[in-house]
Amino acid sequence: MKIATFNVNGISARLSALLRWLAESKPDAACLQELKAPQEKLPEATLREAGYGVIWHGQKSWNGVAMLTRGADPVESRRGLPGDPEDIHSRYIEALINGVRVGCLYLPNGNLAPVRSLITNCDSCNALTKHAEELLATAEPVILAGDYNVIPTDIEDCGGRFDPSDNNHWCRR
DNA sequence: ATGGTTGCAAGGCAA
Repeated sequence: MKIATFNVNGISARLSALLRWLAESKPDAACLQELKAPQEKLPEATLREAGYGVIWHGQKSWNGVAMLTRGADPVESRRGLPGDPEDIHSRYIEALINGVRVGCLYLPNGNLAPVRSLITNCDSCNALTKHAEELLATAEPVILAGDYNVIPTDIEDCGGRFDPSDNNHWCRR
């Protein structure tokens, strides 16, 4: 089984690229992040015409995750991580696909100060860890795929891109 | 060298 993950950064603007990628790569399952579309704006019919069943958790402007399965509908087992009732972000959706539990996640980046968002990367990591432990306690195979927003060092090498947490300066090594 | 891009959605914000 071929399982893929794709941060689409706006599914409306990225739809043609997504369809081309699906046709070329033919994943059995695909996890999408950053839909940046409200629930009613996901192009469900177009994706079904492309041969994929889909479940998704939309959100206006930001975040949003979806799971696609080729030739079938994903059997949804959860949306949202457990724990924080304040977490209204759409960042996790999970399905049972051919006997494999697949979680599609989009964790917050580490730049957001707590004052700007109740949902921090650490909060989400804690919720994810707790949920992952529960999944691992089951007998079934588990895959947690997506955008973890984790870097290997304290200083992010943004590849020349703008770092919004750095007072409008270039981020440098 | 004090800058730059993209997407959402309709101005500013997030990444």
